[in-house]
Amino acid sequence: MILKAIVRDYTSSGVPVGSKALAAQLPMHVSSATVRNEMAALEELGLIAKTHSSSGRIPSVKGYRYYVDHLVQPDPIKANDIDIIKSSLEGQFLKIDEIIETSAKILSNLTSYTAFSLKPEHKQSRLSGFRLVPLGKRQVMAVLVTDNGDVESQTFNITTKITGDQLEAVVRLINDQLIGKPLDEVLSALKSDIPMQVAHYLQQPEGFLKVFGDVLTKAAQERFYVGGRLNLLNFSDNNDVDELKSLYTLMDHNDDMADVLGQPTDHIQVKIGSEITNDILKDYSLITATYEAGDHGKGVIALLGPTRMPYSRMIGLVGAFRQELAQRLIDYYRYFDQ
Amino acid sequence: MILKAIVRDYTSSGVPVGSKALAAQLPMHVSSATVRNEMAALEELGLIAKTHSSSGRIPSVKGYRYYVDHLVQPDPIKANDIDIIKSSLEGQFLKIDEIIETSAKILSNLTSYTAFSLKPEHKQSRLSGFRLVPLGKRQVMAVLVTDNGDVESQTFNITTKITGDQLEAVVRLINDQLIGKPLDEVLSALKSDIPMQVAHYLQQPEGFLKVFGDVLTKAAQERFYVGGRLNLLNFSDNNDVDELKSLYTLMDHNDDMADVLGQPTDHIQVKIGSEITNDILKDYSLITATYEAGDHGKGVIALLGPTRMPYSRMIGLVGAFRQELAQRLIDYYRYFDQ
DNA sequence: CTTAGCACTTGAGTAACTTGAGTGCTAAAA
DNA sequence: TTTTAGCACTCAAGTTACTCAAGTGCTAAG
Repeated sequence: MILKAIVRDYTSSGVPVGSKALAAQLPMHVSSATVRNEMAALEELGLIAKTHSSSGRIPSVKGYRYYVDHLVQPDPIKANDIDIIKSSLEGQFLKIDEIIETSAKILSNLTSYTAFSLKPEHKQSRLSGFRLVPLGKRQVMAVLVTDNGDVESQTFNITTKITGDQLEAVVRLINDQLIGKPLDEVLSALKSDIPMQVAHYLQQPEGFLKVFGDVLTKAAQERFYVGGRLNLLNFSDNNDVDELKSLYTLMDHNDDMADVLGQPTDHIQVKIGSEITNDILKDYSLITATYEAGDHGKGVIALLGPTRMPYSRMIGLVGAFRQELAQRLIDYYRYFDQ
Repeated sequence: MILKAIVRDYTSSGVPVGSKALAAQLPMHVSSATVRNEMAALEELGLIAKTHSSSGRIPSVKGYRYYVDHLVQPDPIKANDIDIIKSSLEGQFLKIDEIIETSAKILSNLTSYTAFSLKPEHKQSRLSGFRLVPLGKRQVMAVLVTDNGDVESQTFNITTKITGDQLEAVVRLINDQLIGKPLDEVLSALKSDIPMQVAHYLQQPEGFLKVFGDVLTKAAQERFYVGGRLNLLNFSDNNDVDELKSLYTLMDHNDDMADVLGQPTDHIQVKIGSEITNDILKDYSLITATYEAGDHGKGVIALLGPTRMPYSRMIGLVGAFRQELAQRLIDYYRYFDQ
């Protein structure tokens, strides 16, 4: 009970909690001396710590851990919040990416923290189509489609030396040989035998190969969205500019961030401080949750905040959000899959 | 001479400059008392100011203005810097946007400030083509091309109720009526008579109209790139989180930023502190320069830094950069226009 | 096992003092 | 008339000393 009260108090006030205030707040009547004795025991166990020899106590990482694992009760979500979620997710989205991107935004707005969202994926993407769309005299758009429905495109200019026939031959070559293959195989093919074959049709295949490589890399990347980047400024000790820079840089590296978020699990996962694999985040906490989009696989939403975040509220919020999002996606797929 | 020395000193050290240090540094031999007399005169003119009654002097906005208008000599660019610029611009860019985007990055890296770049534009964009490219069973990509060569695209899902014929009819409708019109006219047509006409072909035209509106808006927007956003953390008094937030928000509003940058002029323009129209930037300085890309119009590059930036170095740098960029673009167009 | 009492610790805030860089002004020197 | 030495004065910034309140641990009594 005392640990729970300390966590609750400290996460809401940010000030170390002392025995007297704590005693006044506990449901039964005890004196501050009693509380002090118990606190000494909790400290012995490594669950709480002092900031200096005569200060009140704050939870340690281990203390938060115990709290999250055994004591926390997710707050029921506020009616107001659920309204915001529902109405933000409601609009007419024509792309699933918009829903996912919006999710990160809502979550960061509701919490004033930074939120991440990953779209559902049920298997490794495979190439399902590649085309070159002529746009004007010398402009061409390369479009790549995966079997997950992801689309990547890029425009580029061509020199006059390439004819439409040549382009079509190249497209056919790619599609004949590579459709249905996982993107990483396509990528390695691009580095081995494809260049030689393309060279049959194009005198200077470098430009085309670069574009193809670019869209391929973009499509193969973990794609996720970040909402409320700027909220980092609220809860980070904003004195350390270098730390902020590394944080922002980290968020721009999709693959590193995907590592941080880790494998999707079924329950809501809380990683606290040094438990996070990436050192840059050692003073933060991360709440990740999986959402299921029917048989379209699992996606991930996550919340990054200070170690001393109000876990009960946040866990309740993420839990509710995940359900709303899952429901919304099932509706979406029902509409477009029918 | 004294004003010049004050500006030079203060911009490099950040500390108000006193009479003694100044006297030691001037080319002729004068005592500190003489310098003090002159400084009192400069203060009378409003060119310099004290931070407190017994402090050294710092330039006022008016002082910087005079310095920039009459005294500054652009530093010759360092051989090393010019190498960096040349090599960064060299690579094989297949899209002009990449060159422009890279420009902002180089400029911010070289200066540790925040840089902006606007692509060259010689007239208002007009619609030169619109298409719908079917990608899979229910996925369609909308592509819009302007006569400036800008391309905007967006994928969306359709319900089964729309046939290929219908889509083609809609595309023909758009192209027949709107090609060659300036984008703002297209946009207003989209809000007036287009919906009714599209309704002839589609039962539920809302989805399509939204997508068309979206790509149109994106294409009509001033497009510019920002490099070194994070550098703001270096030179802003990073204590004020709210100020930083407004700055970042401003940079995400293309139209507001376009206002700030102002109309392209022929020379390098320096706006200091309160001279900048936008209040959020009243403690910063902005160096803007136009570059010419042959007969493809003029573009703008800009540099945002603290009021106390080393103007001579920055002006020299921006000047050199603008020339390199212009040259690079002329080469680019020569290659693809031929 | 709980609690009152008490000596002790510490960060945070405040006031007093010192230091040094700088100023303006005056009167003498150039 | 301009320059300079000299000097009293100002102020920010740093240091030291002191107070205060919140908190602790420990002991002995309930």
